[in-house]
Amino acid sequence: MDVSVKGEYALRAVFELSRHGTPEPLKIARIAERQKIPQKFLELILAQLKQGGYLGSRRGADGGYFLARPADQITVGDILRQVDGPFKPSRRPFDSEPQDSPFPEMWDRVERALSCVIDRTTFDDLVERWKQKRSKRVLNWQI
Amino acid sequence: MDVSVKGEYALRAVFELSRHGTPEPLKIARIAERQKIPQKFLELILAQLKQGGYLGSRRGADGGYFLARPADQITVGDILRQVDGPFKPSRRPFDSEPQDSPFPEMWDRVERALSCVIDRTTFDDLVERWKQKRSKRVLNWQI
DNA sequence: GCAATCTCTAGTAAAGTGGTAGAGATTGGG
DNA sequence: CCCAATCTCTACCACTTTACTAGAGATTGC
Repeated sequence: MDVSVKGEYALRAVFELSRHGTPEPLKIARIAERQKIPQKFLELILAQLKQGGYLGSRRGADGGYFLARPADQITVGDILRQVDGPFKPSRRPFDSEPQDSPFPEMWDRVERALSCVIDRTTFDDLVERWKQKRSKRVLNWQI
Repeated sequence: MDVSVKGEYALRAVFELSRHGTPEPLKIARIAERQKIPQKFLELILAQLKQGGYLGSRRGADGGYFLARPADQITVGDILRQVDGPFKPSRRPFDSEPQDSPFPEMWDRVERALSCVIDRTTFDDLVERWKQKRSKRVLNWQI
């Protein structure tokens, strides 16, 4: 019941691309460096995200990755499901479980509660919150 | 981001004990049979739940396991955390993550959303819901 | 053409998952 | 007091997943 390191890397990479803002591609090496992610591992993750339609890329000199759609149309849930597979709190209905089990209903509640957060948080939201936090810090620092 | 089979087994076992109701111990073999759980695996799980203070046991003929406290004082979250370890959506703060990351806050939201379900659902609730579902089914069946 | 970049296929060590095996400790009943 | 039924404890194991690493190949910009 946790998120894989791969999932976190994916989130951080997409956040980095969202923060970047411009349609200019960002190099894998740059993302890896800024987010402290092993580069060769990140390559696989980014390819998978491109495969899912969330990112685009360009090869060659001045190549790199970029968002395939606006940051307010990519959610945390999208990315997590793309790299870690569909979120399934239980193989439901559990094959060997008696038909009148109280668990499927509970797993539905869990899934809905989770969805309320991860499927409604876009990378645009994350960048906004990050900007606010940073500006507050700078403010305090100047006083 | 899913629940282990072990976690589900643990939930089903505690549900079985809660449904049983009486302070009479229930044998491992009986729980295994009724919930279709491999017996030797279940033994380990029950020992772990006893270790956590959720169950008690008695050896010998007429031995078995029983709830160590009332079913309305054991939550789904208790059991899941006991067998699957503490729920950690992220090693927070991520060591190599820049200090002003937007993720810790989001993981907090996730954790709170999840907690609203699993830490507020007691096994008494589950038994109640199960009884209601069953009575409805019987009603339909008689019409 | 050449250097910088993404892309594709493989491999791999370590940990986690989902069990199984078997001997030992306790208890209740006769 | 002995025996059978039960929990308990330690060990083992096959398989999968995780978190990477390696290296050659395909594109692109200059």
